[in-house]
Parts: sequence; C-alpha cells; structure tokens
Amino acid sequence: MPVGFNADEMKKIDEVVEKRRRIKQGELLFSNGETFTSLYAIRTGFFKTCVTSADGREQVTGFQMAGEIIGMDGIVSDHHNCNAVALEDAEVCVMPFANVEDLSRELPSLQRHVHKIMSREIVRENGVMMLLGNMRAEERLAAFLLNLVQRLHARGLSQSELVLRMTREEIGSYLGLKLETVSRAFSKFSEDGIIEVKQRYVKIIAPEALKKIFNPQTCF
Amino acid sequence: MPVGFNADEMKKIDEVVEKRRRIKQGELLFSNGETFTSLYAIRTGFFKTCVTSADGREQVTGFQMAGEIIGMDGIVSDHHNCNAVALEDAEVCVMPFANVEDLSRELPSLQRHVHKIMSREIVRENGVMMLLGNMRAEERLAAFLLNLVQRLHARGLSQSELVLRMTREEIGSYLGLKLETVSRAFSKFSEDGIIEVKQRYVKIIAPEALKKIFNPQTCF
DNA sequence: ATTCTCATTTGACTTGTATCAAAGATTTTT
DNA sequence: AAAAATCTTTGATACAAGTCAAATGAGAAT
Repeated sequence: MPVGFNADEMKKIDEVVEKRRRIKQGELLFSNGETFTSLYAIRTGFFKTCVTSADGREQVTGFQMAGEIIGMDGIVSDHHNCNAVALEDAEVCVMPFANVEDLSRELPSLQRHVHKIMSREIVRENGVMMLLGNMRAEERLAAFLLNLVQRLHARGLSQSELVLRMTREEIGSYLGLKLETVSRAFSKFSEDGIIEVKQRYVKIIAPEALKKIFNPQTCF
Repeated sequence: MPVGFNADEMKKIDEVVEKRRRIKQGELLFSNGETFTSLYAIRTGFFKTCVTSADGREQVTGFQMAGEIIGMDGIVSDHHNCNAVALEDAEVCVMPFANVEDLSRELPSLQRHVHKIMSREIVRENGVMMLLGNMRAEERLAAFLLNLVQRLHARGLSQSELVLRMTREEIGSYLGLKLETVSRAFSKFSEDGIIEVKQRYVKIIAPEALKKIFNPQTCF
C-alpha cells in the first residue's frame, strides 16, 4: 500500500489482510472459474495473468510485480476470469474483498485508492489494446521493455538493467507475437546497439532510441 | 441502473445524477486530458471510446450503448485517458464521481455495483486482448458481431438484426484490422450465407456458424 | 435534381509476421 | 558429470493482412 494514509488508517488497512500466502514458481495463485473471495497484494515475486480461449489458445493479459494488486477480474462474476501464475517464488497478502469493501466504506481514502487501482488497470489495458491493434513488433517490444524498467525503477531497481522473469513465449503472448518474432526483435535491438541481451538479462544502452522506436513521431 | 436496489436506494441513487447532457453525433462527451469529474450513464445513443498514440494512430477501445457506464478511465489520474465520441445523438446522466463515492459508502449495494462495473470493464478488455493477440480477422469480426447482438438483445432488440452505428474503419480500429479487411470479412460471411449485409444493416442468418468461427474447437 | 463528399467494396500486389525446422545454450534431473 | 528437458536463436519459406488503387454506392449540400 502506497502513501496517502495516516498511521491510524494504516493500522486498519493492515487488518484487512487475512493472512499471507506463499506461491512457488509455476503454481497458481488463482485460476479461471475459481470462486472469487480476495484481492492479493504482491509482497515479493512476479506473476503473469492469462486467459485461455475455448480452443486452448493462451493470452497473457499482464505481468505483475511486488507492490501491485491482483485479482480484480473476479469481482464482476464472483469467479475469477483468468489464471494468475507465479513466475518466481512469491508471497502475497490475502485481502478478503468483503474486508476491503467494509473498510472502504469507513475510510474514504481507501475507497478512493481501490477505485484508482481498478481504473489504472483499465487504462493499462487500453494501452495494451493500442499496442496490439496498431504497433509493429519492434514498437511493441520497445514499449514493453520501457514499461518494465520504469516499474522496476519505481521500486528502487536499476532503470537500465533488468532480468526478465518470463520466457520469450510469454512476452510474445502478451504482445500478440510469436516467440521467434520476439527473439528476432531482441536480436535486432542488440545489433543496433540499443540493448545488450544475454538470455533473460537485458541492459538498456540507448533508452532514447527505444523511446523513438515506441514513439516514431518524435523523429523530427 | 439495473436491478438489486430497493425503492429507498433507488431514490438516493437518482440523486447522484447532477443533470442530463445531450451530445450530438460526432461530438465529444469527454476528451483525453480533460479533468475527470463524473461518470456518465448512457440513456440513449451510442458511443465509441478511443485512445490516440503520440504519432496520431487511433485505437478504438470500446463501443458503449444505452445502459452502460462510461468514464472510469479518468479515476486513476483525475484526468480522462481517452476520448468518448457520440456515434449518434445521445443523452447521458452526469454522475459526479464525488457523489458516487459518497453514496457508495452509505449503500453497500451501490458500492458493490460500482466495483462490478469496473471489474466488468477489466474482464471485457481481457477478452479484447485475446481477440487482438490470438484471433484471425474472421474470428474477430464474428466475436464482435455476436457480442453486439447479445448486448442489443439484452436491451429488448432483435438477436438477429442490427444496424451498425460505426464505420468499417471504426470496427477495424477496434479489432486491430484495416477497413478493407473488415469489408472483406463481411463479404465472406455474406457469400457463405452466414449473414446478410447491406451497408450498416446486418442480419445474422446462421448464428451457430458465427459461433463456430469464433470458437473453432467446438467443431468436433 | 445535380453535384460533392464520404463510406464501402473489390482487385492486384506487397510485406510483416507466422510457420517449420534445426542448431545452440541453459537449466534441471538423474 | 552426463543426460534430458526447456528455452533461445537463426534461417528458409508461406500466408494473412496491409497497401495502393479504382469503381461503386449512399447521403448531404447546393
């Protein structure tokens, strides 16, 4: 939970948390169809959420890291509408949604916070729709890398180096590309001296070049 | 506002509405960057929401019809993050979000309702991501048509006939396709006897065939 | 009515990404 | 440490959708 709460509020918000739960790499935090009871605040670790079509095609809908809230897809139907898989060993705070709603009625600042988290997710997905609908492969990967380092940097990590927690296939699924296309785009960026890649390790050498690829109009 | 409220609650919910507002075809209900103050309940008419990339590419993120709520993208940053354009003359109820939050704290049923509306939008966008990331042109158009008639049918209209409120280009933008591709897919469906098309008018002759295209795994 | 504008359809051709395939690299298992 | 499994890279080729272009159709303006 970020700033904007006083000590008294923080104490109450702490009590929303029912317990902590550890999830091993590869295991599900929740799965499609499962009854919805709680939101989860990620303490440590890294998740992907994905939906599956009736014929088995998988679409990664997001990657979530420490400090982010996961599970809001379940509110509308009281059942989860996606799978949440730990990409590394993780720990989450289980926040029964009934507790969240009860306390939200008492604390306007928490109520506003919950609304913002959901709105942020809507806006993020709008951005992904733009990527998927209008951008070419290299633009998608540039946007993806910039978004990742930005979020990691906000958590005190480097803004130029990162270790990917997901496979090329998972990146591709998120970006609407095949893993080979993702790999080729990585190689291209590397050849052009924009990034340094070694497997999951990525170092961003020329962030402006990445931004320019993501945002071609800035080229004049 | 749908069912699930008693008379007393309905009366209070009515008072959330500040006023009504008419929007002419082609005009903006709100636009990207504008200060966020209110959610809007569509009484009549049809809207599209769209985001624009820095270099001017437009992505339609949704089509909204009577009975739906629009504007939740603005909560996170106090500014709207997309444009909402009326595709036909429309009327909306302006619901200042401060009023919504105040009353939500008083009425748990309204609070839950607001949460569900936002969660529904998140889940809808997950589905669009699946369309954009994994489906081919005809699958996307089939899904689009089925979704439209289903929503129109829920409003008491025909489940087989509809008049499109948007151009081929807008459909294409929503589905991540060019207008020519949309047109070709319409023609293909028409040749195959699945639908009857005449400009904006569409009649669904074989809904099962559409469902089969959207959902190829059901073919055994 | 006639003209003008905008939306739609259709054809011909191009292109970006997918597919198929094989070789390396890395990690896990035994 | 060797073997197995998984992930990644790279090349060759195929294909779905994009682009360009022209004709047609519908609605709005004069």
